[in-house]
Amino acid sequence: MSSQVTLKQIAEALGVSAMTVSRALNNRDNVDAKTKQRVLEKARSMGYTPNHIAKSLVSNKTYTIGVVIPAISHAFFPEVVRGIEEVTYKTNYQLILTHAAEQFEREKVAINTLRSKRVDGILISTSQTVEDYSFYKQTIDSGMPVVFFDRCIENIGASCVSVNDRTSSRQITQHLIDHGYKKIAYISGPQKVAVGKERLGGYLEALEAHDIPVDDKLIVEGGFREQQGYEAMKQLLDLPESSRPQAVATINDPSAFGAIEAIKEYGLSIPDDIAIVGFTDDIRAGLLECPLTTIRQPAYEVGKKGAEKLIKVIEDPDEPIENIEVVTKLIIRNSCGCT
Amino acid sequence: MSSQVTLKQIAEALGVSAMTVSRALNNRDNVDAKTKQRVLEKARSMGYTPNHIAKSLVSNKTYTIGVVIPAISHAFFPEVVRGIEEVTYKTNYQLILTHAAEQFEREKVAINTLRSKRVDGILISTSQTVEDYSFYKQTIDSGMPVVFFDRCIENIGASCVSVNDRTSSRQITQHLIDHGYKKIAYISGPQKVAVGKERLGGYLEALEAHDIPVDDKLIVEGGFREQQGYEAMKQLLDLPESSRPQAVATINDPSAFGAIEAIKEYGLSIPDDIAIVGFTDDIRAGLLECPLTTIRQPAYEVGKKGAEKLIKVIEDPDEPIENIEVVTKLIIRNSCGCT
DNA sequence: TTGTACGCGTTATCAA
DNA sequence: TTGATAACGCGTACAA
Repeated sequence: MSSQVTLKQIAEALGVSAMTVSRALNNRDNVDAKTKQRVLEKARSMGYTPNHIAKSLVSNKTYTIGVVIPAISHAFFPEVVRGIEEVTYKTNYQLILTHAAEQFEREKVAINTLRSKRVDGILISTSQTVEDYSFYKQTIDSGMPVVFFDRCIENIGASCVSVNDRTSSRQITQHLIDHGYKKIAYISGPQKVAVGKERLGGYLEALEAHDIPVDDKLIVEGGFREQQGYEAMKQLLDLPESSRPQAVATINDPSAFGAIEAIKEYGLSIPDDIAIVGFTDDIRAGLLECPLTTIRQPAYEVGKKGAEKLIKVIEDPDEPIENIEVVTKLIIRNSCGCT
Repeated sequence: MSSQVTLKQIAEALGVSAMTVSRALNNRDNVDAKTKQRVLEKARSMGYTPNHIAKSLVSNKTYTIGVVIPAISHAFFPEVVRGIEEVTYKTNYQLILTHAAEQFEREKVAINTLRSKRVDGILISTSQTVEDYSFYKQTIDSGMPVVFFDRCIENIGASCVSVNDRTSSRQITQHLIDHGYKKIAYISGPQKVAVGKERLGGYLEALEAHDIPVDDKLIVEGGFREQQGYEAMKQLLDLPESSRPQAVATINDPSAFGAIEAIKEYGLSIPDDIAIVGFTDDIRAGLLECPLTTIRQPAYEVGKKGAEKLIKVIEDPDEPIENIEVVTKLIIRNSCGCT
């Protein structure tokens, strides 16, 4: 496209060899001081920009990492990206962002493209529809450094940064139980994704610990998005009055927002008729008419830790595989009716 | 790092030339059907991934665009990025995201790196501290396709996608005037940035149109961030009671959020003691205790239009320079006291 | 101190 | 239909 200046062009303009120009620009010591000066000036006046493509072809190193996220919601992922960006900025890596829109097929395409672009490593948060791990396995086995974050795949030969989902979910359910709720429903995430399974697991553990029988009708598979929370809640509200839940725990805040919409539509009030809690601490959680009790996920921290780990893996092949857990915090507001 | 499979390796394994393998993989018609079949199978079994770096070196094309944003706030920019992503996905471009943290120096480094990586074009929203346009001029003159968005630089030889800042600002100020406010303050953005200047301009135009004298004490330079709105508002509140404003217009919603904090701290109520309006329609705007009247900026649209224009410029050198304006909408809520 | 030859993985071009 | 050669821009290794 734009005719870019090359070492050779500078060399010709100066009547020296390309190598000399290269040495001068890379500040090697085996160049005559005066020659170096002339080269630097000429390079500037000609508007030279080094060609990293050519460098990468030789060095097999791009100083670029790929990031695959399933959604660009308002809440969690931009914050994660900010954390990643902070690290890549400091370490002089660049970041190729891809967005899979929760579709595994898009994710596969994205990962293949990143491989073709020879990124030095990939940070992945899997799309919820993923069914087949062999694709990831191949990618990892090919030698591509990979770190999963938030939505992890364990025991696949790659590190992972997540929050203590199970414990946190148990904790917030426990909080509801402590305040006297017995009929507690759960709007879950997809069970194919680790966080979906873990958080549901935490809910179940809490019930079990208090000998509360599990009622299958009170567990509805929703999803990560508002709309899915809305629909799941409607299912719960359509139950016969006698089996309706007193409280609802949800897979995440957006899902809770949707559920809240549904509750309002049915003319019920929060927390008096139904209590509800989320998981994320979305930026909107505290601003609701009835502020949402939730689990704060340190998104920035997840991004930062993920990027740090990935770069360690890239730069040291002996870096061990780790499951890194970032700790959450229970944020008590009004929606649980416990204040 | 990971030993990647090359055309040559496949060729050797098959006893053909690298060229034949290349042709087969690129689905050229001058390859024997059976040979093609053998190549495709071998490539798959060996786990071949094409090397775009090498391709780019030859073709001088990376199918990658750079995006430079000044902030990863919760509100505006992630939405813009979503719009950009939608376009790049459809057109098979990748997106390198860089974040300048409102610092011109970081922005320069980012742009230079993007140039070195030979991206096909760059989308830029300038950092507020920018003082010297010659750097942009050089970049554009070097032949690099550039499109500015949101925070534009006009008459520099590049297209620009923004909202009708001046008109919108005039409109929302007008709205305050129509409802009887006379002493209207303005918390501005930096005047070095186009949006800062344009929005202040709109405010001034509205006053002038109604023969309301401009009171310099009521115009405070704040900034795009919450903290800066907070501090600017404190200045206004510290004015002698007689000259305190009845209403405040702000450069953007985050700035308004900060100002609202300050108003609360002074024990005043919105909109009864002081009315306030924003600009953005941040996701939080409607959720505030007193929902914020504001201008809705279609962020997704800005990103989409910007990316579309950039790709047009990349693919057709004759694509004309345009200033594209995306239209906003006045969203009336309670904070203006007009309902 | 400076220059030449070569290779990184790919494709365009020309020859067989 | 297939293959050999050169080129993209750069840096390593060696020679002058």
